[in-house]
Amino acid sequence: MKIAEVSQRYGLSSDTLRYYERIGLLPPVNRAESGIRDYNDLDVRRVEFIKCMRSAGLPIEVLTAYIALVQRGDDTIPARKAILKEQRELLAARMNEMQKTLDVLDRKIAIYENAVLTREQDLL
Amino acid sequence: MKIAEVSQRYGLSSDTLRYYERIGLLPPVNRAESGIRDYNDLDVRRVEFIKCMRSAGLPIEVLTAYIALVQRGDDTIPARKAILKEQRELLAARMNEMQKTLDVLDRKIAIYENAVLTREQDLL
DNA sequence: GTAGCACTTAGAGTTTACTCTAAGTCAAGG
DNA sequence: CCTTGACTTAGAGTAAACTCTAAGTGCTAC
Repeated sequence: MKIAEVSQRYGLSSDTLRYYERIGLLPPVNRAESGIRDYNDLDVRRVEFIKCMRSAGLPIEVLTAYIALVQRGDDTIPARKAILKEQRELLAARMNEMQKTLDVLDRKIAIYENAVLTREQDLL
Repeated sequence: MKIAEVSQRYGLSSDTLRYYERIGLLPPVNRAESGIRDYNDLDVRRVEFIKCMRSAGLPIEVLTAYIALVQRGDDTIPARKAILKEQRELLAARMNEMQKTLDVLDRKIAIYENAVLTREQDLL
């Protein structure tokens, strides 16, 4: 699977995919003999995981550390679990903040709906 | 109310408060005769609004445009409503993404809980 | 076999949102 | 009065995550 296909499938630019690999977030991707990237199943699953985590705002640094632990084997399972648990709590906290903001927005929009109605009545 | 108090009350640094004012996100704040900022009630309410919206990731550019519209009077109510509605939808979409990621994290954590248990049993 | 498009790298540039620095002014306590 | 700590400005610097550029290589279609 070439980079353009992975790019399209996960909505990450080819530049971004190469960038992730260059900085060590995505471990070295499989290559064809010519040197062109040919993402295998494991590569693609990693991209999918990264895409998912990044879309929720988890920092590249944390994900890099996590994936490095996965590569180091089963001894690192407690450390990995700790990372995921921490990130899970941070994410839940961010969502909580966002829910409050969503509520504020909904209240303000409702007020504007009324204001617009009032204005419309004024204009008639 | 001086800048340090506003800073503490809303968890924004004094630098950030001055920055918001400098770039035109926060309209010019009330000043004491000496030139020192003395946030009045309206200033503080604006800070609270900005803090709330920023904490959910709404871009400064959008908030600046919105607050400028508020300053321009009631004629801008439909435009303001449109901004808030759009941002509300974008925020809801981000939260949706995050919920999916949260679910993935929870599944992975559950798997690790089992793995850790298994390892513990292995070690006994 | 050559045009043209996708691929490669290294490295520079961009965006967003701060955050810090330097040099100076103000206000309260001793 | 003078020190000390909070305040002021303009402008430079930083962090995170891309995104673009240039120069070159590989694959496919005519």
